Amino acid sequence: MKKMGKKTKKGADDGPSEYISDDELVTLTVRELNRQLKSLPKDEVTKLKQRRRTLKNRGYAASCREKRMSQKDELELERQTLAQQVERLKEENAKVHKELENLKNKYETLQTFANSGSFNTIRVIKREPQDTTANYFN
Amino acid sequence: MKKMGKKTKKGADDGPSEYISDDELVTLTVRELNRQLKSLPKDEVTKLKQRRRTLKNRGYAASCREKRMSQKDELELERQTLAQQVERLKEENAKVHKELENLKNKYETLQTFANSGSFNTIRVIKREPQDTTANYFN
DNA sequence: CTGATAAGTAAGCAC
DNA sequence: GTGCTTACTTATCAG
Repeated sequence: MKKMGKKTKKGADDGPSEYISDDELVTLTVRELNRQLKSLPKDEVTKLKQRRRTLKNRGYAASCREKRMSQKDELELERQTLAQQVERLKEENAKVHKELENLKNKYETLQTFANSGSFNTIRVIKREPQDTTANYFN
Repeated sequence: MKKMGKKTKKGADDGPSEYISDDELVTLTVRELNRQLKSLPKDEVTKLKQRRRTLKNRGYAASCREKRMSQKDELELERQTLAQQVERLKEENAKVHKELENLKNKYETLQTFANSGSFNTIRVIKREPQDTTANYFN
């Protein structure tokens, strides 16, 4: 749905208004435009103003679409960031839960040991190098 | 940019094609449409076919917009869900960290108590070099 | 041809 | 009047 550079319909000469390019037409302020249009017939001016409005609308539509797309991109990025964060937190959570579980076991073992009165008779005669205390209580 | 119910331009009578409603026109299959159009002049049929295409396109555009909106809604919902999940996980995490900290303290207290000799007859007869008393309970 | 989508046009709203 | 948004139209492209 492209615009034609100039006119193609009606006659060969629709008047001086046709000499203003799209770019000029949208760029100029109304005030500046009016200065250049003072001498033109009223209906020419009206047509030109309408063309200006249409050109402006074209730009507005474009920026509207652009905005829509960047908002969508932003949302997707945000979603991705949050998903990663959830991932990390779940891992962290699992890790800490496991730590907690391990410590609970150790604690209970120590506690049971203590309550059993075994501290009165414990004897460690000899162990192999890879033996660790953990083995005794885990 | 609304459609007029019927025609307003040209003449009062553009032919029988004008008696087919938009709804019929888009609903009928090409085959069914052709049956009803057999007797019409060729250019009438062409215009009708074009009107059908335009009406179809109107529907396509509408579903395109709808799709765009539901995708956006979906994204936003997903983002919200993830944000809540992050929230919950952070709380859970803080809770577990705190539990772990508390238990560590309790454990150390008990350990210290044990090592202090309060359980009074513990003996370690022989150990490997890296072994320390602490190792028994860490 | 049918359906989908990008760009452009017009209408309506808000400032 | 300006800018934005929506519905619609047109041009195009894929299947």
